[in-house]
Amino acid sequence: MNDNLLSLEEFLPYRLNRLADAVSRDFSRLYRDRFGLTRPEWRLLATLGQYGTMTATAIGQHSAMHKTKVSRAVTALEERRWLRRAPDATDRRVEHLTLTKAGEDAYRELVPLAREFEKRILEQMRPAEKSAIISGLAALERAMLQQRDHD
Amino acid sequence: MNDNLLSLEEFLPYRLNRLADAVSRDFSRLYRDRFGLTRPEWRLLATLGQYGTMTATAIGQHSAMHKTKVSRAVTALEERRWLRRAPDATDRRVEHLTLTKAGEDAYRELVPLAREFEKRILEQMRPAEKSAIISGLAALERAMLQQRDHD
DNA sequence: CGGTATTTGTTACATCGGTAACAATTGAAA
DNA sequence: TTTCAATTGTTACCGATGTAACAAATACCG
Repeated sequence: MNDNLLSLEEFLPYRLNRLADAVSRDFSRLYRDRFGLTRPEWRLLATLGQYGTMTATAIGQHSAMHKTKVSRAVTALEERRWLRRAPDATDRRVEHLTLTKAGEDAYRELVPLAREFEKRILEQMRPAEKSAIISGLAALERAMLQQRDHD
Repeated sequence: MNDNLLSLEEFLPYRLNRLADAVSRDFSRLYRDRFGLTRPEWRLLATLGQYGTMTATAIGQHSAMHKTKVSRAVTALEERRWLRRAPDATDRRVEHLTLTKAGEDAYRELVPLAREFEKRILEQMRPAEKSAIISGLAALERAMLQQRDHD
């Protein structure tokens, strides 16, 4: 319509942020109410739950968290006795992080809640809409990666 | 695959957040480098630029910002002389916010940058992928609204 | 080797953000 | 009216977060 104005409702960064905020806010209630976890702590738990053992740097790269967030989340989960640090055999800067039994228990309790949360949202959508959002996000993820590369 | 594990790469809240973070971080460089604006301040500017005059509450609802964020952004833009407050004729709690000339100038300078930013991302995608993300986000927005309603 | 650069992770500092409390005003109910 | 509830917007407080500086260890390069 008007070239002088920007329609926020159609502007991709705005739409993405609004949605991510809303979804994240709803979802965070699950792990916050049940365990008092913060979002970085939940991400750390979910990443270690899925992958077993990882280093802090690897977790940061994989889950797109700043290293200070990772560091603080590691400290927090360690104090809960939900993860333990193991030294690397050859590189003494590195620590390999693994969930303890208690951490795995919490993870196992949260996974079905996460699944159900996602299911409740997707249930509101028709099959074609579901495919659209799933493949659309994948395409956008690729686009953002290419964007970065050619800088 | 494994029912005991959650695949973060396919988990909707996680994908949304990762993407929104990446997009928002790149985009924020535009208004941060040029004007030193924060994200709430940019949103306030963009909302008033598009809609003309609004109250703080209306801005918060429309742009999904907490009222304290709006309040602080209003103070910041007012100190820059980018917006002015006008009293309501009948309700003395309410203030109508409008961009000043300087605020409109900044808005007009930022709109093309925002458009170009979005264009650069969408250029990396094929037409079918663009439609997928655009309609997929719309469907997800609807789904989230319905979600809220039946709580 | 020796010296510099890079990597890994932590922490001090400043800023940002939400919760809750608040003052001022308006609405609603009796 | 009078009183209590709800709305609008601001602010104090505290927790969360990124930047930058840092120590320790390792990699690289002459």
